[in-house]
Amino acid sequence: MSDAYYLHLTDRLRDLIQDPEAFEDDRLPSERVLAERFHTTRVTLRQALAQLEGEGRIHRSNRRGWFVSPPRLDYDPTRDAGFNDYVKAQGRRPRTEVLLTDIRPHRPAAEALGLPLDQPFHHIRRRRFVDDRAVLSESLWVVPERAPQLLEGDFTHSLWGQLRGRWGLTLAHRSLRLYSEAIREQEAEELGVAAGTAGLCVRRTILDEQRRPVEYDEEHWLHNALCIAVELENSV
Amino acid sequence: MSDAYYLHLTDRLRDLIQDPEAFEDDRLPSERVLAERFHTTRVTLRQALAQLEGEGRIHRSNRRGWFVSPPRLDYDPTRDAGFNDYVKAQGRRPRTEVLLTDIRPHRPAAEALGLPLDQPFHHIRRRRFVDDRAVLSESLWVVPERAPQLLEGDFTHSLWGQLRGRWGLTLAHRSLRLYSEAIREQEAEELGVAAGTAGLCVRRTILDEQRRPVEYDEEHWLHNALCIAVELENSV
DNA sequence: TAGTGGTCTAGACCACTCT
DNA sequence: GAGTGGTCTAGACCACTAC
Repeated sequence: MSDAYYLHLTDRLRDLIQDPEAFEDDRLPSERVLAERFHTTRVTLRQALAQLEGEGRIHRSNRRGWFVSPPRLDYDPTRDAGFNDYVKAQGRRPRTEVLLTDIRPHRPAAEALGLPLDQPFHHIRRRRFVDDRAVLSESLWVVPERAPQLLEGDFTHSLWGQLRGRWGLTLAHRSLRLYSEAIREQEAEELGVAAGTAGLCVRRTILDEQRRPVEYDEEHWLHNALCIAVELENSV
Repeated sequence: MSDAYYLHLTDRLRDLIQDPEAFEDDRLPSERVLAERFHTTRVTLRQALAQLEGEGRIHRSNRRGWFVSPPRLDYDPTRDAGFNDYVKAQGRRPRTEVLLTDIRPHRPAAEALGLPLDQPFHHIRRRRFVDDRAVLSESLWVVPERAPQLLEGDFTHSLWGQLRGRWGLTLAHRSLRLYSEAIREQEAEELGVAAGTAGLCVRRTILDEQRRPVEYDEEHWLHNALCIAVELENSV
């Protein structure tokens, strides 16, 4: 159908990328070098790079350059395997940074959990890395009554694990919403990418066995960093 | 942080779009007209449009123009509500076109279902519309032993419903994989968009109660057409 | 300070859609 | 045939990173 030169370029770059020995550090040569090598302009070359970025094969770190993307991480948002656990289980290196903890109301959380809009929450914001690449920025809002003294804990590990272990909560009713998005300024900065980069947003609302509101969270992932994988038994 | 002109343009266009009376047909003025109106070039203007496209606010129909995108469709891939049903339930108008039915082996289906690579499947390919916009291209591969004479049926309606109703199958074990992608040539053509457009791919593998392979399918959605919404009870 | 990607200009021609 | 988006050229300057 289309024989645009940038699509041809895309194919050739894709081949290049698939050779694991092609570049050091998984870093691509600069746009100017590539443009010259392929006898075209930076604009056209960048169209090809953008295409590969959409395919999830390469990504950029703001103004540092283009890099070959590692395989996607498998992630099951319906389970609480704990980020550190499932990243390690896939042979990757996890890291978590807690950016902020405080207590404050949050309208979307209140709405999702069916609480008054001025309801204060325990709020935790963190950034998570796979092999030293920041791939996820997330915020969690926990109903204080369900987990008093929560904020005195350590949040570099699984929150759900703590809710179960320290407060005996069962996270019985889970509602998930998941959609593609353009990453906003704040999250983009935290992830070291340009605002508007393609992302995947996962929002969860959790109630316990008595349908009491427990937690609401929002995850912003780099779109090419993950593959959502869910296993379900019975009940259609 | 950034005060690029195209981001300012993005803001102004976003405002314009949010006025439901701004354009007829939800169609934006042409790129040349907009570029002139905002005293810039088409290149810069297109950056702003691409931004809004990433946000899911507008979309293009190949060479026809830019359009304001309708709200996303809520979709639960773990259930078989039937496309027609859940689209109607959200006040939208569904339509399904069957593009192809045949019998043939398919390697990804065979691998996912744990069958020999030369295993033939009943194959159905269809395209689905919401309010006359093609939003989904999908292929389904069904194990013939589970549903003989399947291909004599009508596929403009729910396949899972038929598997349950006509063959008494329970779709007990469902494995889902879900990731962002760039839409490939064939699907792009079927959806009337440019190859490389952002998409969301949903792949499902279904076994029955005795863990016998039943079905494998692949859905390619326009990324801004849907919001995955899943409700889960118990068992973490 | 050199090099990178990010942004932008002012054009051009082409393939396709619409009527 | 007129108008649309799709592709492309050949430059330029800027903000930021890495050294």
